[in-house]
Amino acid sequence: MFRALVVEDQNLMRLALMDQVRASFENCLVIGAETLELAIHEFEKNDFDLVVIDPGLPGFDPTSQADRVVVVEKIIEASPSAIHIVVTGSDNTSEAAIFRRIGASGYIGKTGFEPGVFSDVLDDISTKGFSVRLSRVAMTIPDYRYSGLTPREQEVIDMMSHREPGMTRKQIYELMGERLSIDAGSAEKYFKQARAKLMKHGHRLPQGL
Amino acid sequence: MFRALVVEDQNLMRLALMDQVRASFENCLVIGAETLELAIHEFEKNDFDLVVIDPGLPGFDPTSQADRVVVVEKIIEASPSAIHIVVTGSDNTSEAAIFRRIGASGYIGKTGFEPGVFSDVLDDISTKGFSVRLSRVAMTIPDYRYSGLTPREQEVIDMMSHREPGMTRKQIYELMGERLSIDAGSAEKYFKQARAKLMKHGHRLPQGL
DNA sequence: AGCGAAAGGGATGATGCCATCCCTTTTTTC
DNA sequence: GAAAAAAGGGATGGCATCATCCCTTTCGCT
Repeated sequence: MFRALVVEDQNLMRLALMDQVRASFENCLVIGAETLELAIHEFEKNDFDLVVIDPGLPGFDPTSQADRVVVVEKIIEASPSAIHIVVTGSDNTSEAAIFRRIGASGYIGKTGFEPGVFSDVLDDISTKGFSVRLSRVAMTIPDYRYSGLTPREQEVIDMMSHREPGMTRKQIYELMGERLSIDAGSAEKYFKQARAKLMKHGHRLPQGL
Repeated sequence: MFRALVVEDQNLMRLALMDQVRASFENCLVIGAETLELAIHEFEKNDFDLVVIDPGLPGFDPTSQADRVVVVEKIIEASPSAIHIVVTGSDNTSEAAIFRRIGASGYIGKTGFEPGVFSDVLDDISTKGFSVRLSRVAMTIPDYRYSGLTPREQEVIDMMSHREPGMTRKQIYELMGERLSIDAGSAEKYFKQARAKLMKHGHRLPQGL
């Protein structure tokens, strides 16, 4: 079984990252640690295949480059056999280079870290050895979460929201079908159902949805 | 239907916050915006009951107190009828006071923002008018996410992980039953099933789990 | 020895979601 | 105007989860 450890102090972000990792592997166990101490303690008990690190941890100065390097160094030293990916809110190319030099395999900015990029980063790492995804702001349409939607309906709404302009809906449905391993017709059905639910409750949807 | 808007630039965090809001209301629509522009645009189209704001947005300096205040001010002005809650990674009491003065109803630090505190904060606001939750580091046991667990099983594992020391398991089961509105025996069953799955895959669990 | 707590497993019906197939009507596009 | 795309709805079986009830065994404590 695949084992991963996520080291991040913000609870919601840690859980979100853990879910991202979990969604990227068939059979896996993901453990989350809030502090460096807790992470080191986990390394003493178990080996891990993958470690995700946010260098801004309690007890360290997140604005100090030296502190950030120390955090990542300590974790890499304590888990030499694992793949290490750094995830940070304040990302830049020079820091990416620094972490690469000390042994990290990936560097991802939190802004622009969309669900699903994790698999892409892992692919990059396995082929090229290193992967960088810097932050970018590229949102043209808001996100939607409606309590009346089923998980599947949420998924297709999300995919349609983030679609590239110039694609016909039919093409999107095909794409959804591929990604979810279902029939394109079913994807179409889910989307129409979902949108109908959203509109029923008096919300004016943006064009494109 | 209850309407909420979450303004936060980090994708995963925004989606996590949106899920927190969605989980706090029976029938609700939650919209997420990455930038101030997108948020303002949403205000022009719809009214909202609740707005969640991270003041560190693209185009502003997250370390500048003035910039942070401007962001929150603009949003409050654009949605005067809504309840406003500020969520930030770099939280402190003085900033909480500043945002309170300009009309925010809540102030939450990201570190220590556990799933479920949202409802508590909303309760505080409706009774006392204002609520502050500053960051704190209090994790003694790691988080667990295993791909083989059902959602229910995950929930009970999480609750057991965060239990107060000195409580008997039976009491925890009662508590789980209350929170999930199920029988305590069922909660016990779910937990034992979940733990069995975790241990089957060779992972040594920490004491207390 | 007795008792409660905990571990461990098996069987059950109800329910909601998944995925598919079917159909009609309206709008868009060439 | 014809054809394709899109909107909209209805019915279906299969299946995983939910929630409950049942049972036995082990351990720790008094």
